[in-house]
Amino acid sequence: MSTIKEIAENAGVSPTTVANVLHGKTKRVSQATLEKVRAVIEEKKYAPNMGAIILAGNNSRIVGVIMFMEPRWDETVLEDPFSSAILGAMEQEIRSQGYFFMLHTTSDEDEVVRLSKAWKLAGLILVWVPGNICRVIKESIETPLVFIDSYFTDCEHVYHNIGLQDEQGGYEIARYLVSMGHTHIMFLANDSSFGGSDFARFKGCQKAFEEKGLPLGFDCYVPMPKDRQERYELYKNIAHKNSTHTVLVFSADYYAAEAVSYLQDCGVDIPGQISVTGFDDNIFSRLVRPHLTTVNQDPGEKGRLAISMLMKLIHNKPIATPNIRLGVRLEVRDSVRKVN
Amino acid sequence: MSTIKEIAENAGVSPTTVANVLHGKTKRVSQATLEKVRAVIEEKKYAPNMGAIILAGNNSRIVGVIMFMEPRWDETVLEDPFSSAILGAMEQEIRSQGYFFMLHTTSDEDEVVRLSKAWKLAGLILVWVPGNICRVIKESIETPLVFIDSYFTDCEHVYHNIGLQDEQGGYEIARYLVSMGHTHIMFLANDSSFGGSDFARFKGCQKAFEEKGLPLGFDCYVPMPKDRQERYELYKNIAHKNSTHTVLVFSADYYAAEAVSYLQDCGVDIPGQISVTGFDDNIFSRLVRPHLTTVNQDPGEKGRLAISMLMKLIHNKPIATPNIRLGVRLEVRDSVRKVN
DNA sequence: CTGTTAGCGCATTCAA
DNA sequence: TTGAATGCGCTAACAG
Repeated sequence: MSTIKEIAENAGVSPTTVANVLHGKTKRVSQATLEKVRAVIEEKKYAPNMGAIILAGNNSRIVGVIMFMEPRWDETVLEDPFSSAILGAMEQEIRSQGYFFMLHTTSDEDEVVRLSKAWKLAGLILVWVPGNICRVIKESIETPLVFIDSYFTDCEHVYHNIGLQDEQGGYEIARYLVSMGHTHIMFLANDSSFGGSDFARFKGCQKAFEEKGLPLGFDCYVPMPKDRQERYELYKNIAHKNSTHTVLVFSADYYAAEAVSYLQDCGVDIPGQISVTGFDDNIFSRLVRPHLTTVNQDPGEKGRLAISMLMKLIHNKPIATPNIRLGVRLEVRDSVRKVN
Repeated sequence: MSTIKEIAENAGVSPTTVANVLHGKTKRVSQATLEKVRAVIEEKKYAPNMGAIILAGNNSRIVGVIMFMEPRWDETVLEDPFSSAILGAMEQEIRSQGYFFMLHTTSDEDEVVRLSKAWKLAGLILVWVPGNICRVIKESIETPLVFIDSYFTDCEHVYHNIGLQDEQGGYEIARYLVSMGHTHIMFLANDSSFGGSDFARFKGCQKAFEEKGLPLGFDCYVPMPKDRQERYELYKNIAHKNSTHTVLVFSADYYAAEAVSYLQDCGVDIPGQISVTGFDDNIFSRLVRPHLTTVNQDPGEKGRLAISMLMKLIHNKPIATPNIRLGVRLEVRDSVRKVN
């Protein structure tokens, strides 16, 4: 609607002067004109045309947030408070720094590249990127890039990433389980995550078991179906089957809570018949009873750190640690029984 | 990077021809050049500069999604799966129609207007807008506008809105409670919502009570604190105080589940000592035990309908019902006890 | 301190 | 069927 030119005419000055006021270069403007121009800007409710800004300056002040997920996800992915907390925190940070938040989900690296070019993105946050794709993206674009919870197949230190001590988390859970007498576990996690967070957590479990001379093979790693009904089937089979495992180790409180609730509805006693652990320490772990033994992490902090690092990248400020792994904390509650 | 001009040079044609190919106006281009141009576009990984498109055409293909919330919200607002489901559904719809998704939270109507102007938004989805602000926004901008879960103080039919039969939901819950012998309830909901969804639900309760000759005053309407610890205090006071109400009616499963879990930790028997009801019928209602008696709604459907309506508005297609109120369904489970 | 100007990449209109 | 020209609103460099 109202343009710099119009504001200039209304204020009786040149467009450049208006631009100077807009950009806070007040040294170059006399006090009188400054006030007059500001008044007109306010009165006309001037809002810059971002299209023109992009075209002229090659920068959009848009931060793209791209969440990698399979094409056939049901809505549970975003229903997990983990996603919500990260998104909420990032939206707040991005906005408070005067940037804009563009959200996108995909599983296609080309789409990332196109998005970045088309919008001249100021920065890009990439969540849950499969290891083999990270390199492609990084090499295809020059946009500042911060990954969240991504694992890399090549040299880690070229990437900026906010992650978690996933392996340590798995290790602590498993060490605790062993100390409670458990020797056979079933690890339930996302399928496509070999190489991702869930796999690191599994490796942590392996480490703890190996330290005690116990074996833990990949056959214990059970991928979770995306469909809820299918998960219910799985839970039922797992609990009813006369198998050797005494505990279900979930890679998310969401699924752990779902399983606990469903199994209880089926008459299964938890932890009497079978123990359960979660991961995240979010509201779900405190909602079910018994309360879940789980691993604490702070997803909001992840989001804030990611934006903070991205802003440093955008403004060419030095970054002490390019690959941060936030700490974890075992939270012992009531969902694990002592055996033997 | 690569521009139409560059593509044209590489293909040995004029920029106009490239533009025609890009816009699918294939009638105006010979088969041979069409293929050649397409090949170059593919090879150079051409992506249009959206800044230029905005500047030239005054439209950005961005759909803005603005969630109204108090400045001092803690992260629970987005942690509620209700928000996540709506957002997830909208992101999917917007993307699949070739549009872009810009997310923003605010409580300031001026920000909405500025955002719309600055980005030449193709459309705007506004969630939870206070009644008095709707009119201001509608009159300040020409952008196609669809509200979600908003209530209007003036004539409803000028707005496009996807809502819920909130009053009916409250009515059904209350009628059920009365049938179970309850005569004194406490209604716990968001504070600032007088005039909003939660208030409509309360009015539904009032209606059901009045039909039975029972009074239900505003003193039963208890606003929920934003801070979790404060909510805990509230729950404790409510349950321990020797008061007359026999049931806590929550306007969200999230809070109902939180209360059930917390009160149980305090040794309160539910529904033995006090009954509880929720609203939403989401995962929380099935996670706690007893399972919550609640009112079912489908937030994903809300999101999809909102985008669908917005697209009709954008493309000037006729809209049968500008103000849709999705249906509700009472879901009786185990959190309400029969009294007397 | 203030004004002028070129050019960013695209859509669109008109001309060939 | 294709080419050339204009202008969208802003930035940045330069001129006064």
